[in-house]
Amino acid sequence: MKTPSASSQSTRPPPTQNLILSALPSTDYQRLLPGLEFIEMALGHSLYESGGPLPHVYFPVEGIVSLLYVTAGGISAELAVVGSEGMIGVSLFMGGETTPNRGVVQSACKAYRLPAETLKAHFAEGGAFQLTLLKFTQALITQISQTAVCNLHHSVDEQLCRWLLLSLDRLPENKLQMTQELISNMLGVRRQGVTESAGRLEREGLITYGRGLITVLDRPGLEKRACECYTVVRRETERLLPVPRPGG
Amino acid sequence: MKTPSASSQSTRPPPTQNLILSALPSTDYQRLLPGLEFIEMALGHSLYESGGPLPHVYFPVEGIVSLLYVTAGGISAELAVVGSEGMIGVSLFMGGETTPNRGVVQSACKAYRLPAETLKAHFAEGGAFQLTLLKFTQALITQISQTAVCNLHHSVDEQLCRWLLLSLDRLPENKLQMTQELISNMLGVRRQGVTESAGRLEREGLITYGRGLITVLDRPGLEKRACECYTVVRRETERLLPVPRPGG
DNA sequence: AACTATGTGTACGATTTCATACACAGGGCA
DNA sequence: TGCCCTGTGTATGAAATCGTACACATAGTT
Repeated sequence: MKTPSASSQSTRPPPTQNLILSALPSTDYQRLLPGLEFIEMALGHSLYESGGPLPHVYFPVEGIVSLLYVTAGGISAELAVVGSEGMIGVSLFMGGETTPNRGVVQSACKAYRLPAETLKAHFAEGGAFQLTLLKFTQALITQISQTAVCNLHHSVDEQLCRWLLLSLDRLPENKLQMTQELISNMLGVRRQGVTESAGRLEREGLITYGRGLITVLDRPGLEKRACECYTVVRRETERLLPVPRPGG
Repeated sequence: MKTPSASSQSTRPPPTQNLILSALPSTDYQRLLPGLEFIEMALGHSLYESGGPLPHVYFPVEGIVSLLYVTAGGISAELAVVGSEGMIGVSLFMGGETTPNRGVVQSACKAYRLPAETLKAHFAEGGAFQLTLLKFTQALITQISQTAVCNLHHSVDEQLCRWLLLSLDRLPENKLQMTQELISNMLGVRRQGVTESAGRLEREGLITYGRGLITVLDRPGLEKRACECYTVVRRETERLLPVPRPGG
């Protein structure tokens, strides 16, 4: 009876929980609806592999998906995170069909998915759907760009703060279930680097840490401690996809 | 009378020198032609500023434009480079109207530019023009992503090789007019770091260096010395925009 | 020929991150 | 209770890069 996440065991949020789908005019939305398939995915689940096919695009309504790049040497780096504000699989309508990175579930994710062909057909009609998808793609470009800058100029401490905030924005609580090992893979640094940074943040009273569960105690403090990258990405995303987000 | 670049003083390459324009069906191209305005831009010229308006999009036919990000602290980093294979100003048709980075001429550039409204009108019609622009945008995303990974995991030596090769692909000769100071701004490292790397490459017989002029002696050697990032970006660009490029 | 601005080479300690190693702590299981 | 696995904390020296400083070379100017 003490299942930790029993509350969300069988909940199925409506597709409108996704920002892109909710932004559609009613007629567009109704036409899309029959093609949407609900799916739940656990941590670590891969939505697509580097260079592989994308049979579906995903519109998350809960949880987080990371866009990861894996180098030839097997080292990884996170390019961006996507939650209910976006979609996974932009390269389909961008005409590339595939893309050289991976989409991996970072936090238990519920999503609606749409067959590739259905998406492309709707996209080709132009209109609001196309415009929204393109705007989201630009927000994604901004996030990837900011990641590039952050990787180059900012300390692990700052990057960790940025990462925590980006994740927090996409989760209902102030808790993240995530080991330091996994975070280190996302940030592309050593596990010890994350341990040391997390320890500093804990000593500063910003977070508490315990066996794969991070609790954020002082969110404003975290924002002060983070680099500008977080704010830039957030502002640009809100500018491009301005919507009354309850959890915003 | 000894103007260094007198040879290209008044040459005006046709718009078809640009890969995107050349890929258009004849009818589309003919309709676009009246709106195209030829323009020459010197090193350092800024096509647009971070967050500023984009009155035109640019289709280079010669030279290189860098997409730069400038942090709040004034430090810069290059996100991508664009030559005659692409265009500058994707955020216009992506629906964002503006973008938080700068477009700066890295190597004397000749381009055709198109008013923003004309571009958006043509884009909205869909068809080959839209598809090509989107594919180029995806190639750009790949390049930015790869920059993010490269910044994170690869040495200055490797990054310098990658950067030289990316530039070389967009220039007619095996020479680059570029000071170490400028390169360091692009790569986001100290000027001394570039000096040391360039010195190593010179000792290995890959390049020669002299007061703002780099000559590449051993291109295959440079490719071996570079990280995988160069090849990934190049292959993906060629996959998305497959065209008989003379200078390819 | 002297001067100056620009571009390049070199040096130094400080800082950050890396690689490797190992100790400890909590939870599940026999 | 004892064991093992996972997750976390800590230590150490190596490597890369940084910040600062300065010397030198070349091209153009006076």
